[in-house]
Amino acid sequence: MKQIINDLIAQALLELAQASRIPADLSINIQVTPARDASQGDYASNIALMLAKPAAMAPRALAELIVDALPAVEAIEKVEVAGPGFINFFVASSTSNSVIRRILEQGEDFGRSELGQGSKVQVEFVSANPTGPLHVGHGRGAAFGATLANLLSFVGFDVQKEYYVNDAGRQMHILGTSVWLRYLELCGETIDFPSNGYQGDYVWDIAATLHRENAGRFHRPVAQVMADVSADAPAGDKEKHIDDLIANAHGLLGEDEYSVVFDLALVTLTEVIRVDLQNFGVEFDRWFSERSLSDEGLIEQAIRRLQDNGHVYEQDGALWFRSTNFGDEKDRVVRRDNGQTTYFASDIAYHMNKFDRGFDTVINIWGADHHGYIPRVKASLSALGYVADNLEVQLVQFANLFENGVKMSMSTRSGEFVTLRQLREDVGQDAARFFYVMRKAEQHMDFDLDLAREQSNENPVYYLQYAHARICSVGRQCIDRGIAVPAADANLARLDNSHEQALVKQLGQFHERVESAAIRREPHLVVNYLRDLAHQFHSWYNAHHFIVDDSELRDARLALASAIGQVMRNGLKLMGVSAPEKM
RNA sequence: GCGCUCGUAGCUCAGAUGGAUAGAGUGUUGGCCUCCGAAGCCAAAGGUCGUGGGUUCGACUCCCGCCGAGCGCGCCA
Repeated sequence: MKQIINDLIAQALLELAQASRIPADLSINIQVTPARDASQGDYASNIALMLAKPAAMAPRALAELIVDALPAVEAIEKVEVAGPGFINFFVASSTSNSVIRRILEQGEDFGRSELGQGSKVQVEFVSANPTGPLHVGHGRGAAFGATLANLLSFVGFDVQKEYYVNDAGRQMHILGTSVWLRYLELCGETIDFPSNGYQGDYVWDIAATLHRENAGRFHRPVAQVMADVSADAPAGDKEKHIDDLIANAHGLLGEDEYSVVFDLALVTLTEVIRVDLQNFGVEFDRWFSERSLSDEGLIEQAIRRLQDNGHVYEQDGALWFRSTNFGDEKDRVVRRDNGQTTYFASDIAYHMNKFDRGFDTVINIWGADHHGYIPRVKASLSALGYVADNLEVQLVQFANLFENGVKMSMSTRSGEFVTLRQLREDVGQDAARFFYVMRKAEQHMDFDLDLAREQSNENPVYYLQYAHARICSVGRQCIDRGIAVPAADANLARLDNSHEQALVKQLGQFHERVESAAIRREPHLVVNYLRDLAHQFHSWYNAHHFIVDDSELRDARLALASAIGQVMRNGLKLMGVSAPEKM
């Protein structure tokens, strides 16, 4: 419809230019937007306002001129000039009503489009270190990423969802050593647990498994474990302390035995995370191991490519990537003076690998604390010869968690955090998923746990679900009264009150809204849309009865109600929220 | 100090490429079920869109300064 109006205006302008009523050399960018108010019709264009100055004419006069030159079309009932010079288009109701038929015919496919044309997109998200269960801070990225992936897929992109498992870093060694120390305690040793170790209960659980299945196989005397270990905080350096412990773990156990402990921790927690996400309605197509990068020589390959391209130099015994040549604020080390490659080197290899896998667009969803990391990753892609703009980083702000009015800590290290699982059990799957995508990702967000728990009935998600349940209830009423389920052949011309016209208009904008949400990477646009739709429905419901004696009117209203229910289902599904038939 | 993301109603937040009278939810106040589900509807009240400039026919939106918040500035991951 928008395109039709666009073309009409273009034709009118062309005609006016040929008739020399307006200058012929105007640069024209026609904008047609859905009108905000019914009195302003269905669509509006500001073209006259934009062209007034270059055409040296009064906006309203120009608007009148354009309106007079507009070709008549059946779909457009009326055109008006309003306000400072807007042109408002009133779509013929028979044309807008037809969306109801399309919805009923297409069902769950209504809203799909071919916008993406099968373009390959990878969405990488969550990717939390497997050093503990997911907490509520991870939930936002999980919900956002999953919804964005759904949206992209819905509008025709070929989407792959990936989780990058950081299974190679120091954090994982701290975890492995934490498990081992707890295991030693289970063996009867008395240990001053390192302040920088992982203190959560799940570490005990893994240690218990280790002890149950292996008895004293990894037992070493505490005197050896603590040998040559520097002091812990507060007297000493907690980082140095834990690193010494890790070194002793390697030395005392030997690499093979150490890796048994390490791998148990890794596998257990990765599985915990996978199950948590699955229960949260988030599934990944691939779990990509950081370790596999070095195992397959990709890190060396990436560094070599940077070297070959002349973007690497040596200094102070380390190997540096000259990222400043590509807009980064300083150069970055890729190989330390001790010969080990850095986490950044892994990331270079990882992103190289992503594009080598043929993705047209790669979307990383990162916590806002990683924003400083973006320039160097993009720099590395440019240096390797890729188009850095094909990597998009969507930052997701933290959700501050409040309980009893107090901001809560969310430290995985200290073990003090609310897990995603607890949140889901507290407020329910739907409310949790909905809450996370309600707000724009870049918006800082406060999450009041008390409110979510105690007043969950007032969560906006129920507002949408209730609209759906009500529609289903009407359907049940029809069955009870022996009224046939409304067919798409109802006389939709009977939908003539203002509520109905507003609803039809809203339904007609679903496609556009979904596409816009996908392209802009803003799932909350769909949330807003559904909330508006639900409001319009509830309003209508209160003002008019559907099951009336006039069967023609009744069928028309039932058709509209079914269509609303269908769109509500489709929209909620994108967000991973259920559309219950009863509540 | 530099950089990123922000600042909209008492509170939590929307305001799609700059448009017409800045909107929801929640909270407050007052109405609406002999009739399809009151987890709903209708109405009232509530705003200097952080602040000061600039661009524009037009700015919550774009540009600059300032104030304030969160985060980031390792041969950590």
